Parts: sequence; C-alpha cells; structure tokens
Amino acid sequence: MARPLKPLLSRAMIVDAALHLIDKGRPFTIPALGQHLGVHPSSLYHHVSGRQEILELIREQLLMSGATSAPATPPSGPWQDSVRDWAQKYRSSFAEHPHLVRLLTAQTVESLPVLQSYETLAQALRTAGFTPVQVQMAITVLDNFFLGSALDLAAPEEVWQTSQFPDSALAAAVRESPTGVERADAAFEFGLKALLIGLEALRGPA
Amino acid sequence: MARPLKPLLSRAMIVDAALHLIDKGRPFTIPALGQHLGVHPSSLYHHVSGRQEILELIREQLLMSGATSAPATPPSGPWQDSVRDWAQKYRSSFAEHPHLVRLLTAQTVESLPVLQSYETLAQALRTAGFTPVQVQMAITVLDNFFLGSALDLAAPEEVWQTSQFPDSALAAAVRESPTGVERADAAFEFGLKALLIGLEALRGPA
DNA sequence: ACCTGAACACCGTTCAAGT
DNA sequence: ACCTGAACACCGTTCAAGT
Repeated sequence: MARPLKPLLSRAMIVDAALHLIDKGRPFTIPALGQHLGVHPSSLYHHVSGRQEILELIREQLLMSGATSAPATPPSGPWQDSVRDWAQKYRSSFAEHPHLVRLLTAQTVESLPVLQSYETLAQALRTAGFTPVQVQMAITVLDNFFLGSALDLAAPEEVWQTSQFPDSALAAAVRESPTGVERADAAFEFGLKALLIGLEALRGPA
Repeated sequence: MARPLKPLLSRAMIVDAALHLIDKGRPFTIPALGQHLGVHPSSLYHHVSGRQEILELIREQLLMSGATSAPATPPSGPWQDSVRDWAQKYRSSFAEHPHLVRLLTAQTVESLPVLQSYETLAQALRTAGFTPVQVQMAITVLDNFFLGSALDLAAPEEVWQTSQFPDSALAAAVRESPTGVERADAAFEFGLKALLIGLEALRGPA
C-alpha cells in the first residue's frame, strides 16, 4: 500500500479517535488507537511524536475548545469573575471526559494556550491586589482543587461505604445528598464559592 | 539455585522495597523491584499476587502507621481544629511519599479506619451547625483539595514553563515564590486557610 | 510526505523444572 | 514451599523499504 494519494491520518483525527477511546473507558494504547483508525500503530508517528503528545493535544483541544474567539482580552471586572470563567472552562471540559483526567495528571502542562489562560488569571489576581506570591499560591490552590474535583467526577456512585454504621453523621449527610455527577457538581460549586470568599479575605499584604 | 533453605523474600520485604523504589522517583516496575531485592522478577509471585496487590499493601501499611497514633477522640472545640487535625494526618501520610499518590489514585479506598476519620470530621461539622448536605459537600471539597494538593507534591520544580514570556504576571509570581516542596506546602496552607474562612461564611441554612 | 511491517527494548504474568 | 529461567502476550517507539 505504501504512501496513499491522500493522507489517511491527521493530527485532528488522531486526537478525536484517542478521546473517543478514552471516553469509552478503554485503555489508551497506541495499538488500540491504530486499530480504531484502521491503520498500523507505527503510522501514527508520522503525525505525532508519541503517546504523550497525543495527550497534550487532547488537553489543548479541550481547554481551548471555546477559545477560538479568544483574542487575549485583558481581564476586566472583579477577579472573582475571571476565576469563575476559568473554573467553568476547566470544569465543563472535564465533566464530559471523566476518564481523561487521570491520564492528564501524569504529565506537566506544556501547551502554550493553556499557559496563557493561567496568565490571564494571574493578571486578574494581580490587578485585584493580590501580591505576586499570593497570585502563585491562589492559582495553585485553585488548580489543586479543580484537579481533585475533576478526579471526583470519575468516582463511583457510592463514595463512602457508610452501610457499616448507618447511624453516623456521615451516613446522614450522604443520605440527604444527591449522588453521582450531581453530587460532584454541587460540591464543586460549594467549594468554589468558599474559595472565592476565603481568598478575598486573604487578599493583599498580610 | 532453586529453592533456598530459608526464603529470600517476604511480603514485608517486598512492600518496603517497593516503597523505597517509588520514593526514589523511579518507575515502579516488577523487574526493577526484583533487581532491588536481588531476585528474579518471577520470584515475587510466590509471595504476592501481582503489582496491584503490592500497591494495596503499601496503602494498608501507610494507613496503619497513621492509625496507631490516632486515638478515637470525639471532636471538641471549634470545627476548624478538627479540619486542621484531619488535614495534618492526611498530608503527613503522603508528604513523605509524594510519588505514591498518583499510583494510589488508581483505586478507591474503603478502609475502616479512614472512614472513621471522615466520621469524626462529619460530627464536628454537624455539631458546628453545618446542614447534613453541607457536611457532605464540605468533606468532599476538603478531600478534593487535599488530593489535588497531594498530587502537587510530586510536581516538577518548574510547575509552569514561564520562560517563554518572562514579562508576564505569571512569571513574576513564580519568580517571587519558593519552589519544590516549600511552594507546595505554602500553597496548601494558604488554601486551607481560605477554605476555613469560606466554609465558615457558608455555614448553616442558606 | 506518508503508510507498512519488521524489529527493539521494554512490560506484567505464567509455569514447568529444580531443590 | 520457593527460586529460576524460559515463555507469552502485551507495550511504545524506531526505521528501512516502498510509493
């Protein structure tokens, strides 16, 4: 067969197929990806440097999916709005791909557009009066919380096995709460609200 | 060589060696583990069912060591103290084994001692006036933040590659901040403080 | 440039052979 | 029972050969 008249693959096709594979809960392997694309595993390397880059491209596509019209506007308005924008983008991207999160925690963020979204947030925080060190800590805190919350999306229906002590405060709390994605979403909103309040209280030189 | 007069291995030896390997930041593989123990990879399977069980044994050992120093005292004093206690226990368990966290997030944990520490926290929050649903959300929020922060402990020295735009607010924030574990710890403390403030503000029926 | 297929250096795990 | 070493079914990645 050798080289076809028209390329059988493209980076976009590879990224789409990979995401599809991951969303199905299947292990993300190069052979499986090749098979899904009707191509030999080694063919992928003509378009992509390797497995790691594929994951990085997925991250980029997801976090930037709504950003085609993003002309890097300097942040305006209260800093809380910038955080909420960032949170929403972050969260909605991963909510539909819960299995993806664990794969992405394996490596560092290298994508330039993603870094730029951090920069936007940093500017908003700095302008609002957070010190540089606080900017770094606040972004780290938000990032950590978002990451943990994203992993929480892939958690089982029953997060805690309270059946062993049904009269506990924990069991009561679980009983009155929603389950599944609803539970994860409610907790995320609650935590975000708490963080916005808490960070505002800590804003500025000590 | 065949069977030695005295076993060369034991479960404890395997667990110790595995943890040692992980803490060195080396990839946790069976061949590497065998080599470190001066034994062929296949020998391990006489003592352990496989890689997964080794990780489970490590978790168990870590949780045990934390539980011995933790008498089940009913919560007293402000709820913030209970949260701080919980946070400290949680964090110190993983702070010495940062590379372990990612390996253990692959599975859920339902160990009884761990659940009991959640229950203690739930009681403190309930007593303090959080509604049952808020108790569930608050614990989830803290859990997510702690997990994200634990993963952060294994982050590379340079979390964000700001070298490409050295004049950014992000670069300035990074420049004035500590690096490594110091950075992760500072952010953790900052985030915990913010959460305690924010959760206090949200406490009670809306 | 782009797909193929053989090849390489790895994995985790199994199992018959030896004592 | 417990270690060995060969073997199996996988990985991710490389590369010469083909068009």
